[in-house]
Amino acid sequence: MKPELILVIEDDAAILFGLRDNLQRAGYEVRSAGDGHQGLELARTLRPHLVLLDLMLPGLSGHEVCRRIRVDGLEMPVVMLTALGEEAQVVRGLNLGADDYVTKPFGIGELMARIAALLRRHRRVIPDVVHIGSLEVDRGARRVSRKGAEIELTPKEYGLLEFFTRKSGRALTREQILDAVWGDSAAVTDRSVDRAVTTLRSKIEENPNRPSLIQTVPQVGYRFEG
Amino acid sequence: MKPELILVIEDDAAILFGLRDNLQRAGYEVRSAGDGHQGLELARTLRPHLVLLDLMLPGLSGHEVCRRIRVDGLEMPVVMLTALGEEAQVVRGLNLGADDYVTKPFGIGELMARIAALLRRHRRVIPDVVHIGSLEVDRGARRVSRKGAEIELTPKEYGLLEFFTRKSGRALTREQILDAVWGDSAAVTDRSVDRAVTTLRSKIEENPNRPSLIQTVPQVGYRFEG
DNA sequence: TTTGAGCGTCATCAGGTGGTAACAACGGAG
DNA sequence: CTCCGTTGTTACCACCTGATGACGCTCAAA
Repeated sequence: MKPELILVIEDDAAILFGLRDNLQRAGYEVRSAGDGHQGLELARTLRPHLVLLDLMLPGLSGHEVCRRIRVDGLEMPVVMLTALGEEAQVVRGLNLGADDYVTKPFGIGELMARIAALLRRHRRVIPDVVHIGSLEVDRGARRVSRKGAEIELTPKEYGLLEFFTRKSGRALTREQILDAVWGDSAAVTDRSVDRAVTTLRSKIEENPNRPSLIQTVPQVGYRFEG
Repeated sequence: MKPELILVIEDDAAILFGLRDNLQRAGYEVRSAGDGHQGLELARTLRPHLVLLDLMLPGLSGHEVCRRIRVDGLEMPVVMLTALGEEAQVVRGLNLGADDYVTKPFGIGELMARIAALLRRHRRVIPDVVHIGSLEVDRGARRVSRKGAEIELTPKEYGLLEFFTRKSGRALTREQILDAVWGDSAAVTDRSVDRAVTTLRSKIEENPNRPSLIQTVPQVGYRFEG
């Protein structure tokens, strides 16, 4: 069997070395990055089976890396490494799509057990192309079409639609949507979500006046019908 | 807020008390057992959404409880509570089907975060849908239907129904209902509860004149029959 | 520098929501 | 049987929410 590839994004060289050593000893293939930007880039190009992600990073924060990984439609498990006392951060990270976290200093045995468990659990396959009615969303190609005709979406529109496809069938609050699609950078009103939904509807709904794909959930937010 | 049921299997009364307190404060419903046999029995009958399981138990060991839960085909997440230095046991536990573990003494915040994460992840697979007679309430999608036909509820009506499903079988005062559904913000008469109940009945009762789901409790308030 | 796309904000508007009030129905006490 | 407090029901309408067009800011490309 081909060894599983793990990407470690960690700026502390000592910790990185220890991790690499242990992971390789356990039979994994390891790649690493020392800052957020490089890490995100490698996650995109290497498509590792799992990402070990330090929260405190130069460049992009761990949160931002995690969010962008999900925005890009990458579905591998993400384990966050946090220092003691960063518990509040952890909850946010889990909301952004992280699967687990480990608090430094950690026992290497514990970490290895968690990694093994996540990889085992994750061996279900997630399709790259999603069909909703006559709509086709190709996450790999980042392309949307209906009956063969491509629909041009702006980056934000696509990000929103991609998020919807991942949470399809569930009622989503505007806050959840903002957090996942806009990220922490933006100081943005939740009216912006409304606006983005309107324009997205105008492009992907057969009849934008009576939306069938994106339902409004009054007082809450929206629900995508998968 | 979610009405999820958590089963705690723990023989140390002090720890049990603390867990129960914190879990309830976080909005979970809690049941507990003091030994392995009783715990397994409750897991089978109550079908909780998540099990907190001490490793060292009188009667059946935690490992054995975990194994038998999986043998019975129960799929809820299991979190093991282990003492320091039981790391070797942990790997065994994970192999037996546990989803996570926490080492005592643990930070309560960390434990709560893990629990929340597991429940969230698990909901993806198994939607939390409640059936009451022919009525179906999908809390994730925020949707209500009977025999496949969707029932359109206004936000307030849905909130009221959702609250009822969480407190089903108990008589609720109008004040309790106002508190939970309207929140402290609103300066509202308790006649508003009556009115909301009436409209809700007209939508979800088979025969609104002889309500079977929402019973009036004279001088007190209402009771939802689950 | 110009230009244009993307996107966040604002103002406006339509429609829905839900609180109040007013009255009817009910039921228990005396 | 009558009275009175409680609950059911309906009508009304003030207020809020979400949809949408317009505007302007920013950034990158030409």
